[in-house]
Amino acid sequence: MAGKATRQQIVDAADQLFYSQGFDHTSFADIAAAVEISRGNFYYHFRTKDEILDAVIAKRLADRQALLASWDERGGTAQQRIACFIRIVIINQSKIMAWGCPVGTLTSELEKLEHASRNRANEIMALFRDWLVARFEEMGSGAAAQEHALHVLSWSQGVATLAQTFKDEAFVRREVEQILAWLEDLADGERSKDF
Amino acid sequence: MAGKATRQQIVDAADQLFYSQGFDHTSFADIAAAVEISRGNFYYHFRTKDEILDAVIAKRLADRQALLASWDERGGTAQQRIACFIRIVIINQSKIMAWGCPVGTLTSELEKLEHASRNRANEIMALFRDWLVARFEEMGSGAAAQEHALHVLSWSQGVATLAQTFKDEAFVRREVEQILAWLEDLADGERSKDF
DNA sequence: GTCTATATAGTGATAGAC
DNA sequence: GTCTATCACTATATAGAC
Repeated sequence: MAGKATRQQIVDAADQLFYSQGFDHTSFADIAAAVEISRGNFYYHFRTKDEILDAVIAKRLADRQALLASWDERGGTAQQRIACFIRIVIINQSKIMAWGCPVGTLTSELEKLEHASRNRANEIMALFRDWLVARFEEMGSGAAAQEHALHVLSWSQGVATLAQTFKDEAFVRREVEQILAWLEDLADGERSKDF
Repeated sequence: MAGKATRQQIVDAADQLFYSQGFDHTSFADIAAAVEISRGNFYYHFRTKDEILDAVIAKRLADRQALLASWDERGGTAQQRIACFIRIVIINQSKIMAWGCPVGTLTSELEKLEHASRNRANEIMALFRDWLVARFEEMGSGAAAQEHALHVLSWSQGVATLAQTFKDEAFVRREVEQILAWLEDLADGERSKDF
């Protein structure tokens, strides 16, 4: 097995384990077992646990950037692309019900640990925020774009947390319909400004 | 120092530490240091860490029940009492910005750990939900009471998560104003049904 | 009720053989 | 690049003195 492939396998396994078990609760032994390498070999690829965390954060950031870029490249109105973001909670419903939002739960955990990399993890949330701000500006929200972006992002975190607690599919569906209706009304309002 | 007082001190210290550091990351040594007793003495009061968790969950449940009861006893309309719930995110703003929502972050952590007590922790969230359902029914929301209750609860979790990540006071204030306006509109709507 | 001393298992991390 | 063996440390938990 090539070195790069092993390193990638470690990052992928750690990504999944940090999500499902939490960062602090995941041990080297857990990751090593998932990749099927010895703990000793582990340290050839990463010197510390924090280095793995940084690699996982970098991977998550890159993954989300690629996801957002794919929505932008597919074209469509700003409203349609914001709707793509909203529908993540349905597409990833089963994972969210088991482990919550991968972004929100990591930032929350690292904040509590006062971990040195917590600001780097927060950058993933900031990536979503800034992308949403740009989309709302595109929609014509102007100075309110920041407010609307944070509103949608906050909505997604609330839905994820309650979905994880109560595992209520109907709740998630209703909330998606409601925020999509809100978005529709907002888009209508912005368009009517032009007259 | 009386036994009961020591036990209570342990529960109070564990409550705070589980909130600020997380359950898994808090050790007996941490709690013992906070209460200023030896680790050995610790086991006279609690046999396992899980027993302390159960005591903390019971305390949090009782505290919230008392809080909700105090709002009900103070009187006022259902709308005004729901507004009390909404304003928690402002009253507890500094704690929420540091450590998130004590209820949401605990349920999230215990779900990831697949901890045996996770359903007991979820009962605290269910307590808020059921109280909100009763208040929306009182307001005249009928079958939509459950939906409105989960909407407000979800809102609170989203605001708490984003407040912890971005520490943006203006965001919290705006979200509170918006949901209070939504609640006002809803109350107006329910009242007009009577005619 | 409180303490010290200790058992046992798991943690992150290192050294060195292959 | 991968392994085994090992270290220092911390964790939960117990035993027994006071």
